[in-house]
Amino acid sequence: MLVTRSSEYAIELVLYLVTRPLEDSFAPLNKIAEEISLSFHFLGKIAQILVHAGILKTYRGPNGGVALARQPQDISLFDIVSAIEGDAFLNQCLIRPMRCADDNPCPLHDVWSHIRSDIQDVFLNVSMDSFVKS
Amino acid sequence: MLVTRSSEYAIELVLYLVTRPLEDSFAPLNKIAEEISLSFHFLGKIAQILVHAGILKTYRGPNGGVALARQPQDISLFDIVSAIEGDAFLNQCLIRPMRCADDNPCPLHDVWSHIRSDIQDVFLNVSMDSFVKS
DNA sequence: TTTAATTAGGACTTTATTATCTTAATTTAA
DNA sequence: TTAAATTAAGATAATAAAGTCCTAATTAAA
Ligand code: SF4
Ligand code: SF4
Repeated sequence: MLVTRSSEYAIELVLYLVTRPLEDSFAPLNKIAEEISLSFHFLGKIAQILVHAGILKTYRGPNGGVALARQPQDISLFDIVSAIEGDAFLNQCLIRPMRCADDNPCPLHDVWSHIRSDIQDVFLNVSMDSFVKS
Repeated sequence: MLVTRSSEYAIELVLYLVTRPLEDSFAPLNKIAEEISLSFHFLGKIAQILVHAGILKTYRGPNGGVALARQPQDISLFDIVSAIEGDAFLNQCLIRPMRCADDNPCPLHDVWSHIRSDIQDVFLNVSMDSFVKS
C-alpha cells in the first residue's frame, strides 16, 4: 500500500479545491463531502490535519468552509501525503527500520535509499497547478 | 507507508535465505525467527504465503525448514511484496480506486499511471541475486 | 441578541492488521 | 513403532486505522 486511505481522501479534497472556480472563496465541508461522496465527519478530520500543515485554511460560520492556504503551484503531492502520514510515508527502509548500524548496512541499503529518494522526488515534483481547471 | 510490515518481514525472510551459504538446504523457521528476532508463529504465516506464491518451498520433519523455491535472480522485490499485499500493492490510483470511467479520467490519471508504472518497474528490477553473499 | 451555519475536537465504535496460541499433519530417526 | 522435529492451519487476542457521533466554539445574518 503506497498511501493510506486517509491520504487518498486528502488528495481528493485538495483536488476538489484546486479544480473548482477560483472566485468561490470558502467551500463548506458538507457540500464537498456530498460531491466526492465521503463521510462529512471523516473529511473534517482530514481537513484539520491539512490546516495544521498549512495547506488549507478554514473559516467558521455561515459562508464559511475550507480553501487552499497557498497557491496550487506551492502544494505538492508530497506535502499532502506527508501531512497525513508523517514519517510513515515511504518506509525508512524496506525491512524493519533501524535494525542496523550506519557503518554496517544490510545488503538492501544502497538499493533502497535510491529507490526511496526517487519515489520521493516524484511526489515532490507533482504540484497541484497541474490540475487547475483551465 | 509504501509496504506493510508483513512485507518487510517477507523481505527479511527471503534476504536471510539468499545471504546464507548455499550448501545448507532447508533452514528451520525457529532458527530464522531467532536470528532475525521475529515471532516464530508470525514468520510461519508469512512463509506460507510465500510458499503459495512459489517463492519458497518447505519440508516438514527433522532437518526440514524453508528454502528458496527458485534462483535468486528469478525473485524480484515485486514478487515478494505483491505476494504479501496482493492487488493492494501500489494503489491502483491515488484517490479512491475506480471512481471514474476510462473515457472520463480525473486530472490525476496520467500523472499517476506514469508514477505507478515507474515505481513498479523499480521493484521488478531489483532481484535477489544482488544480495547473494559472495 | 437570537438563530443558523459552519469548523474544532474529543469520545466512541467498527473494521483491518498484526500477533499469539493451539492442534493437526508430515517426516526422520531412534 | 514410537518419539521428536518440523510446517500447516485455524482460533483467538491485541493493536492500529478508519469511521461515526456528540458537544463546543466561532461567525454571519435575521
Ligand atoms: S542497512 Fe539500510 S536498508 Fe538495511 S536495515 Fe539498515 S536502514 Fe534498512
Ligand atoms: S481517472 Fe485514473 S487517477 Fe482518476 S480516479 Fe480514475 S483511475 Fe484514479
